[in-house]
Amino acid sequence: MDNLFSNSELENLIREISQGREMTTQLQNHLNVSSSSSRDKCDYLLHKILYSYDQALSIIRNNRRASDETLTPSILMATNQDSPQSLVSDESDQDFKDLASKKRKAVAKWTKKVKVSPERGIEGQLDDGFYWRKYGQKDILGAKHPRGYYRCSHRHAQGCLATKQVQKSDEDPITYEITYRRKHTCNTRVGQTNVNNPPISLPGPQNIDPTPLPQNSQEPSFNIQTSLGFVTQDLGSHTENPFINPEINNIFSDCEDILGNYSFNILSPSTFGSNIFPNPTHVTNYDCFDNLESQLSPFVAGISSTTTPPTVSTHSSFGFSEFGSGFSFNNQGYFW
DNA sequence: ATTATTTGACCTTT
DNA sequence: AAAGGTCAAATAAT
Repeated sequence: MDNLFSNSELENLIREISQGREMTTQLQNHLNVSSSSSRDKCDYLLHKILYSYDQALSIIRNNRRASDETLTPSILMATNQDSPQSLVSDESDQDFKDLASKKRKAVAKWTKKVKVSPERGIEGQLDDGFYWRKYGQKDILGAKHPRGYYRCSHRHAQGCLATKQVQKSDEDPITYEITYRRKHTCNTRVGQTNVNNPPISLPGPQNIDPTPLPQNSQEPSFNIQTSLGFVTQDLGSHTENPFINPEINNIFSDCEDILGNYSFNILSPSTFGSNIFPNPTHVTNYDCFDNLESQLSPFVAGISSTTTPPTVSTHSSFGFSEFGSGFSFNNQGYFW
């Protein structure tokens, strides 16, 4: 398993993020003694910041353990603190067997856990910036809560095959496990450029257990929580995708989902940003994409040779303007 | 009227 | 065979 980072680099990375997290905690404690009208907002942001740090650390730790067992105890201690909403890889051996045997069509799959604060409205916190349409719900054996099935609302309009499953955690009623399959090939994403996106209604009252609560929030652009994604597997064969540009687009979209938001919005650019993300070749080498790497490399090579690398600003989505030209965010088209 | 969700049936995978 | 995943008609929401 090739790492983009050396052991020492990884340790430094972990140390930096840990320090950032610690300082954020201190800030939080400091804010506890003062009171202002923006207190709630600060708490909210801090919650998300800490959450993002936890996810980043979890990703790196996971990586590190998978590729190298020489992690020093001190680093583990420093990063293994309470992370109740830590991301957990749900890689299954079966999935790898499938990949090896080619019995089943390989489909990209990755899971993230979202911990919500009920008082803030869970739908907003579960928002991942995409439009989803529910197409099913199933009781799952051994699970307390049903699993909701969603597909991209632009399935027909744009041929986007992305789907996700949302399931309330058995143990923790405010944690939701969201499993994504396939990349979005649509270019419509909530809150990227249009703050007037119409909200999509939430599941109706018939939904006794409100497990799946996807859709929009009022704060879609500050979507730190989407950074908590962790690639647990990607068996995707991208070759059947009829969309060329969107395919590349989604590579960056995924990168953004997994790392982009925290690296741009949270981590100091002087510390991390410029070293980690702006160069797309780094993205493909990042260990979160272990299973993607071979498939993404050709595309990235194409990008490097034929287009200008995406310019990344602090809040912009990754290279969206590069591939989404001509699409109007004001025109949603029809959903299906 | 149109669009989204619910839910049992049906299909696929294990 | 059974569990997971999707379809689609019925229903609800707007």
